[in-house]
Amino acid sequence: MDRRTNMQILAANELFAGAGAEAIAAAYDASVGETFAAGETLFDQGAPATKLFAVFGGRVRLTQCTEDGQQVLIRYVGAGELAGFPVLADSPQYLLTAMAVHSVRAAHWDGPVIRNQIRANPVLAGNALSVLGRRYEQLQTRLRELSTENVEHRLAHTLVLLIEEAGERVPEGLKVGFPISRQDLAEMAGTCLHTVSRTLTGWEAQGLVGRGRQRVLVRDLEGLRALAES
Amino acid sequence: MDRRTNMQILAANELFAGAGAEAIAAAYDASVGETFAAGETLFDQGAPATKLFAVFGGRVRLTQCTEDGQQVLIRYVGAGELAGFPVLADSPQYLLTAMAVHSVRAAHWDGPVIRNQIRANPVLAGNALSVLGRRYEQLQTRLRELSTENVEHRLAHTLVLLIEEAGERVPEGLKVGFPISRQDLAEMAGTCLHTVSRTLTGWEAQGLVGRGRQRVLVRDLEGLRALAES
DNA sequence: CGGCTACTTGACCAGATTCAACTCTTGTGG
DNA sequence: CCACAAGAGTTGAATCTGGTCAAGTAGCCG
Repeated sequence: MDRRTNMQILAANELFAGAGAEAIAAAYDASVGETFAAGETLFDQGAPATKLFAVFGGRVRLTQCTEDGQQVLIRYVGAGELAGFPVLADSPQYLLTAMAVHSVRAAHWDGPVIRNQIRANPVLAGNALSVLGRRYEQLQTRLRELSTENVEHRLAHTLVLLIEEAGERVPEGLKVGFPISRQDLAEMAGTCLHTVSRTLTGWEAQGLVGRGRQRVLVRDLEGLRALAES
Repeated sequence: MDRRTNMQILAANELFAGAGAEAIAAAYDASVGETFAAGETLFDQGAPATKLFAVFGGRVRLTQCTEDGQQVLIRYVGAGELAGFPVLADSPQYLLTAMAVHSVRAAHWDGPVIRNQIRANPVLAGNALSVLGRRYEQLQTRLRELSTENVEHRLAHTLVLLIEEAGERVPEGLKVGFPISRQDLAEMAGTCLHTVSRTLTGWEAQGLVGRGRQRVLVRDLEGLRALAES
C-alpha cells in the first residue's frame, strides 16, 4: 500500500479526525505498521504501557483477568479505534490484555512519540479527551446495568451493542461480524456461559435469535432492544 | 480570601498540577467561585453539560440513576478533584448527578472557557488526559469486581477505598470523613442496604468494624484488606 | 476417525434480594 | 421539655435468580 492510502486510513482514525494533513503526515511517519495473527496479543495486562495502537482492520478483544483466571471482557476494538489508553494517560502499565480475534492490521507509536504529537496539536488533544470521555461514559453505563439489571436485560443489551458496532446483514437477519463464543458473551454481560446458553435457547424459541458455533444471529433486533430497555 | 490564597488552592487541583503560574492565574480569573449547601446539586443527570467544576472543600457524590429510581454511586469527589468530565470531553450532557454531601466550596468554568485554556496549555491537556485515564482504570477494575467478586469482597474493598480516600484517625480506629449511609455503601458495592447491614453486623462481631448512624468505623484495616483481596 | 473445543441441558444449591416488621436516632414543633 | 414523626438501621423469613456441578452432544480440524 502506498503512503497516500495509509495516510487516509490514519485520517479515518478517531484520534486524527479533523487534524490537519501535516499532523497526519507527521503521525504517519512516526508510526510503525504491524499485523497480528488471530490469538496474538498486542499488549498484556501488567506489562509496562509503552505503545499506543491504532487499529486499521480486524478486531481486538480487551480483557481484564483476575488472579484466579476469571476474565472480564471490557470491549472489542475495531477499525478506526485506539487501544492502549494508559499510554495516552501516561499510566505505568496496561491493565488489560489486547488480543487479536482474527488477523489485525494496526500501527503503533511509542508513548513519548505520540504524547509529543498530542502536545503539539490541540486537535489531537481534544480528540484524545473526547474518545476517553466516551469510553468512560460507556463504562459508567455498564456499571450501572451490572448493578441494577438482571442477566437477561444485560445480555440483550450486549447483543444489541455488538450488532450496532459490528453487525452484518445476512439473509436471515443480522449477525455479529466476528467469531464470538458463549464464554465471550458471558464475560461481556457479567454472567457465566451456561446462563448465556440457556438464555439464547429461550430466545431462539421466541424467534428472536438463531444460534451457531461462535456465532449469533439476530432475527429481531427491535425485540431484543425492547428486552434490553424494559 | 485573597486572590493569592485562591490561586494556591487552584494550583493544588489535579488539573493544574505543574501548570505555570500564568496559566493558573488565567484559569483563576476565568473561574467562578461557588458554594453549595448539603443536598444541593452541582449538576443533574440529563442536563446539558455546560460547566466543569473543581472542588476545593467538602464532598460531592456522583450518582447515576435508572428510570425506576435505582441509583448507582459512581464515586465521591473531594478537595482537589474535578467533577463534570463530559465538559472536558465535549459530550452533550451529564450522565451523572453531582450532589453536595455536606457544604461544598468549588469553582466552575463554562465549557468553551476551560477547553480554550486546555487547548492553549499542553500541561493542562496532559493532566486532563491522565486524570480521565485514572478514573477510567478505576471503573474498569470496579466492573471486573462487580462481575467476579461476591458482595463481601466488594463491600470490604469499597470500605478500604473510602478510608484511603477520606479516612480520619479517631481513638478507636479510622472513620470515613463524611456521613455515609448503608444505602450509599450498597450503591457503591452493587448490592442492597439490607445485605450491607447484615455484613457490617457480622464484621462488628469479628472486631473488624464499628457501626453508627451514617457512620462506619474501621477497627482493623488490614483485616478488611485481607477480605477484599482473598 | 479421533480428539478437541464449543455448546447444551438438567439437577442442585446458595448467596443475595425482597418483603415485612420492628427498633433506634435525631430533629422538630407544640 | 417532651412527644412524635421521619429517617436510618436491623433482623428474620421466604423466595428466587443465577451460578455450580455433572454429563452428554454437536461441530471442526488434523
